[in-house]
Amino acid sequence: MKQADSWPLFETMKRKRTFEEVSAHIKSLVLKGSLKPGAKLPPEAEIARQLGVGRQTVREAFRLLELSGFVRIKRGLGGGPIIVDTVLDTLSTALHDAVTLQRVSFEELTNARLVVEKGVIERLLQKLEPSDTTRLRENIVQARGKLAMNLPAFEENIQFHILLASASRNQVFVVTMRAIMPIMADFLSRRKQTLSTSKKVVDAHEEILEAVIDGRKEESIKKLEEHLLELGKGFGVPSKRRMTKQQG
Amino acid sequence: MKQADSWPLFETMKRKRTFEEVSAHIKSLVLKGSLKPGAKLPPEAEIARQLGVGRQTVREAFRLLELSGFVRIKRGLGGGPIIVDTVLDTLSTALHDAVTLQRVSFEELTNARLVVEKGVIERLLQKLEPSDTTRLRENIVQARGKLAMNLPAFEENIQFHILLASASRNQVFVVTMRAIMPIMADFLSRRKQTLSTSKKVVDAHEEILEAVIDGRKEESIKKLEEHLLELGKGFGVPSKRRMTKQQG
DNA sequence: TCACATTTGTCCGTATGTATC
DNA sequence: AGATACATACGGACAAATGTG
Repeated sequence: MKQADSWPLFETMKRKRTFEEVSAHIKSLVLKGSLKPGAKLPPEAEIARQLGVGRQTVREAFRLLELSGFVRIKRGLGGGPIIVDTVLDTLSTALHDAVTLQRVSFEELTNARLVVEKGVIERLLQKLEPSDTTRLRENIVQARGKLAMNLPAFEENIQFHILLASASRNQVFVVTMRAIMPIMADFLSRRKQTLSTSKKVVDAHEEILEAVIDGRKEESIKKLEEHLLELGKGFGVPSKRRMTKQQG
Repeated sequence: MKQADSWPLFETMKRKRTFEEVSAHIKSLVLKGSLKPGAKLPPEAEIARQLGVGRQTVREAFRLLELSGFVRIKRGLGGGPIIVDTVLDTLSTALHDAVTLQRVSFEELTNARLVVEKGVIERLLQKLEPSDTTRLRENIVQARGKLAMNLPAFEENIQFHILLASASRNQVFVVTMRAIMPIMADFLSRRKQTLSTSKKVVDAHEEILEAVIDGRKEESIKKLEEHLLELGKGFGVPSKRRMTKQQG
């Protein structure tokens, strides 16, 4: 595959690098369904032998497959490459990178969140399943538990919004929120977090959740807007301007 | 970095692989803005020397950076790693993979688009700038030009929605749409495209645009919904169910 | 607890392909 | 066309991690 096979007919074709071909080959097997999550691949050395390439080439191919979310590498005895499906995580980090690179402002982030989460809530009003209700209420309980121990419920409060998106059963929303929330958290972590602000957030979450469960549409959306605008205070997010009018 | 530095204090911490650390290091420089697109990095060997790691390690790090859209490798004399920004392509292929693996359906994609584009339009009603109006109208003109030559206006019709998002001045929307639209295009290209369908799309775009320019909110959103549902026909997107009710 | 086998992680040396001057 | 500088790919070696007896 290195010095051999100079194929005169297609000399003009951009010759893909060997590791890319190896990666594409395995990726196609996964996309085709021949390799399903849980499947165990032979060790690097064996794959290299079978494909007639060097071990380094196989390793670089696996770097691509790992980052794409198709493969996980386990070290040690009984280890090796395992087919997984973490493409949605890949998608989240890619979006995270894209948003970070564009240097979006907190205001843009808040506006985007508002649009997405309003969309999420509108769907939840029609089809919020009991299991989701349970998960969301558990989140509130855990948050209150932390507060009772005088600890801020930072992670729980982030997780609440991701759980909300998950309940919509739309992976695009889930991925978007999973990409956006860490950036929001990064912004928010720069100002002092008191227990009382953390408590206010949990209270707001609970109000939103109960309004959604009861199907009170206007109230749930109003609470959501108030909540996000409250968070935006001090970050240049206008709190007075009506950001989105519900009725024209 | 290999046999040295056994750091007894934090022995339990999951030690990241060296190539991951190298990748994360360079990535952070890009995200921080220290390295901007166009910047040329030293050759592999030099980087390896400077960081005190092997060349293969640097190579594997660059595989990650390449796939993430931060770096491009140029071969030959005067080549080497160059900082680029193709993160959005990465994002699109990741989304494409997710769709192919059926982790995201066309219906989810359409619903997400609807939510985002409705949010975009609501903002445009308040602050659509003349330059954006010009750009969008030019898009329509170009599309009609192609149709007049009996050519489908495929690219223009995709571009319309991205221009719409750009006009919102919210990078999160732009990034999202630029990730979604290539996938939509891929779906739609699988069914036969006639000139008349292409013309219908341009007509719909023009109607939406003029409604937005005139500030006719209900009409612009209604037209958008109709347009997207029309596109979704034959892909499992329900066209009768009210996907989002505007008033409760 | 202690070897031991397996597999990835990392390094080095070398040769070849490739683009530029 | 030849020289140069770089990535690409190979092979071999050892370290580190991980599971097993």
